[in-house]
Amino acid sequence: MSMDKRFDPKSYEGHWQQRWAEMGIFVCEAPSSRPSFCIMIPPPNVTGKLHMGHALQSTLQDLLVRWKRMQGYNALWLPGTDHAGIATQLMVERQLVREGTSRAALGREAFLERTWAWKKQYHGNIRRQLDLMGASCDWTRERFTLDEGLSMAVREAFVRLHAEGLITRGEYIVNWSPALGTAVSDLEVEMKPVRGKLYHIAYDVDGSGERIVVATTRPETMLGDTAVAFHPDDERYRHLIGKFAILPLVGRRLPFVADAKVEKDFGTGLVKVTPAHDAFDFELGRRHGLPILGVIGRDGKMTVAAGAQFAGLDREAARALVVETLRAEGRLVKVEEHEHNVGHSQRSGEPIEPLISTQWFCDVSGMAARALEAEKDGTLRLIPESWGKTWEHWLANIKPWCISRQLWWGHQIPAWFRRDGTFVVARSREEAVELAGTDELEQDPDVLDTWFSSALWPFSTLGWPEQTADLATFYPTNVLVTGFDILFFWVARMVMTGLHFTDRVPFSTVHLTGLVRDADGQKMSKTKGNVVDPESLIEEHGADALRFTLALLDAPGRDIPLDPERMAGYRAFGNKIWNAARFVLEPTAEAPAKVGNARVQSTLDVATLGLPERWILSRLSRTAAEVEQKFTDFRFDEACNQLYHFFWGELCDWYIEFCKPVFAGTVAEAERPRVGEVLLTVLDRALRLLHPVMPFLTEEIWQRLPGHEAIHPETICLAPFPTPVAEWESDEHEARMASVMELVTRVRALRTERKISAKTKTRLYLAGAGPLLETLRAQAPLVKALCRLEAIELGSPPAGAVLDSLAGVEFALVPEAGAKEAPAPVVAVLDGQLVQLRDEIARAEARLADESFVSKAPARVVEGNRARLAELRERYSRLAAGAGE
RNA sequence: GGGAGGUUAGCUCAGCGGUUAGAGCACCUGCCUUACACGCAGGGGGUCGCGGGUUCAAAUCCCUCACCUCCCACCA
Repeated sequence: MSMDKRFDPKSYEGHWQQRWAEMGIFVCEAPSSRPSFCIMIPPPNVTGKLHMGHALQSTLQDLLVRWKRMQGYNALWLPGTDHAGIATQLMVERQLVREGTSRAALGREAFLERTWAWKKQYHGNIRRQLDLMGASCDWTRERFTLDEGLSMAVREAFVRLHAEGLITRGEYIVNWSPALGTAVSDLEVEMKPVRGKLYHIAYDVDGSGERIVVATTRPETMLGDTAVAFHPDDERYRHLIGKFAILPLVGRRLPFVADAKVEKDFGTGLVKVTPAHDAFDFELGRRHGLPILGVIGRDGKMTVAAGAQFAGLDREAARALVVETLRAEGRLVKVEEHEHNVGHSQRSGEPIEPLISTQWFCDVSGMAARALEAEKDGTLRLIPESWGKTWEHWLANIKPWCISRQLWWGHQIPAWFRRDGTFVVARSREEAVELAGTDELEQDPDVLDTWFSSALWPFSTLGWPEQTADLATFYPTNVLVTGFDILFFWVARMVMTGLHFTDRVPFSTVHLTGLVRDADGQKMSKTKGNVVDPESLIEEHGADALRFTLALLDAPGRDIPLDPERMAGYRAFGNKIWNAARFVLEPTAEAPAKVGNARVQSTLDVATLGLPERWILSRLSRTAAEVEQKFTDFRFDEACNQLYHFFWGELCDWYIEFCKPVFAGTVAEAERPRVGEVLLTVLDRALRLLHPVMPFLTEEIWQRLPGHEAIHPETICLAPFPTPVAEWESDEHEARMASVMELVTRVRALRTERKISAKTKTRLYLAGAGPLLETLRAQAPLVKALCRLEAIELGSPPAGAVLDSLAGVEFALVPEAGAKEAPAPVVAVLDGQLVQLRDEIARAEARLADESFVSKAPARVVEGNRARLAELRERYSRLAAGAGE
């Protein structure tokens, strides 16, 4: 099976995804004798499209799962989707509007049918895109937040929380989104600075000639005012206690109340109090037992309670009319420009209207305390750790969670109302009828916040509340990979419900990723038009390149600037791997492959191997150790860097070059035995190390390695993840080889500096003494090949040769006599080097002359400096001698 | 108002107490050396935001300041 010269990821990626699915290798067992490892996918919107954030998170999740699977774990990556209440409902509603109809016209039942049809139509998209990414999900366990099992879990959770008194129904001030027609939670409100006005309005004090001035940014709410407040210590207003203000336009008498939450220094120090339309005023009103008077309706328009003059007007129009009327009455004292924060609906963008409404609330304070504790005592680990403070602060100040939504698409609240307005909470209608003692019941029309069902995701997907084998096997899960933007929306709530219902944290580690930004560090957004679609990147460069790029850029606590050029660079890495494999496996005239009849070895006795073989095996073992450690530490960026450097910088740049003279017969087989086996073994293990990041390419090549079946009969996905081999590691061999490589680099540099063309036949003279010279003598044929030399001579060079030195070895380059290009003495280059060397020598001398350094620094460091100084001096004298010629 | 993070090569970022600060891309020079031009070899480029301090030694630890991101927060 020869390899195509062209590196084309598309030619094999789809094929392997299909093959893996057919093999069923990602399907997990429960129960299992193997240790389990489990990751739950953060369920994407069922009708959505995967964006770069998903691509990043999927890459990291898949990397972890593939790694653990190769380590022999029963590794489950459970896929699924979210019904995404508001988002999906809005999409369907928009479609209806285009068809000239509406949600209201259809009615609840027909609308839900439409939405389910919509869901069915788009559902396959997510799987298709995850398949493109190479995701190794167990699709037999796929879940959807609205499927029967999860719905049962949702009802169970609701019933239990209600029984415990943690879920209650009540009238409270909520964040109302007039455009969406539903209440939303605090988290769904986004504060945005708005340039508004601060209106100063004069009120009369009843029964005295006194006039007071209140300041407000929302004059239209005055129609619902029920008090005027000031700070208890405010000398200016103390005398007003017991008195009443007359509300302009309305004439209502408003009591004065003193409250410590009022800021003395803002405005006039007097606050108009509208308990029905401001959270601050609502709380204040509660403390003082003030009446609540709603004047703005759910549609954002003024109600009849606002008075005949204003009823029916939009909020903005009412404001204008109120201001106009006040001005006409001479009560508008002053209008100032004023920038302040206004809550906006995250989903629809319009200003939130705080208003009183009957909703379901979940008291999460107890669960929050446990979630906070879990993070503090290390049961739950956040990565990066810096999120700990944010976590603690949010949970310590948590408020009741408004869990009901006035929508249709979602889990309908399992509460049934009797005719008299009382209700029962139950798991089903049957249970409700039994509890209520009547079948004249109507279920609460509202649905639950989408995040309520997502909060149960880690265990509801495994069958909870049933004690299933899956739950016993995979729960608690191990790692959660998600974006920090849903830390509160989702992560915190999963931890809370997990602790509450299962007494366990649902996952021990949360890896929070940054945001994927564009090449210029800008947030990707549709309006900016800089959104990069993962599918198009896969189309262009392949999934492996995308995965490698994302994993490599995932530095903790940082956003990820995705530069297509950089990604092209990692595609080139794939090309490099492809071609390295081609070199190794290329058929020759005599053999089926360059490596002859060699096969991948599962163990290798290194004792009889040559120096380059010892070197690469030692480097391989250390890379394996490093990669394993970095994966364990969630440093995918460093692991990938390591792999990149090993494969390209060591295996390709050096070791393959070391092999060429052997294959060419320039170096005797006897001196470098079993090169083919070593090369294949290194390639096999390197591919296995890379597999979690680049699954397709590694499988495609690995399948072609002679002898791979002995590692695993079917697939690299199940082949063991390489572990370090202590017997292969050798500082001594690494050091010896490193100095040979250093010499090769120096010789090449000299050649370039002296402009000795590659075609000019050149001799290298080596003289001196020491271990390096011995090594070089042994490796002479190799050095000759790597430096493209005509010959290597031992002994003093003829006069006039180019001289340098390294570790006790003097070396000189001598171009063939009569060569076309004379060795142009590049004086400038040499001078520059000499100056640099002199500076370095001076610095080293100064350091060593410093007594405190010599006495206080560790001996190791001092020794290192001494050795370096000696080396620098030697080099300097050689170069200076050369320059003097 | 609280909190987190950032400021290192032209760009995007690693490094976070030890000798000569790295990578990818970009740039310069020379090469199609039969695995790879998605390449090879060699090279240029940084007073590590400013100012102090601790230390034999500071991008690295501490403090001040400046500028940039982001999160949380009931000054109407």
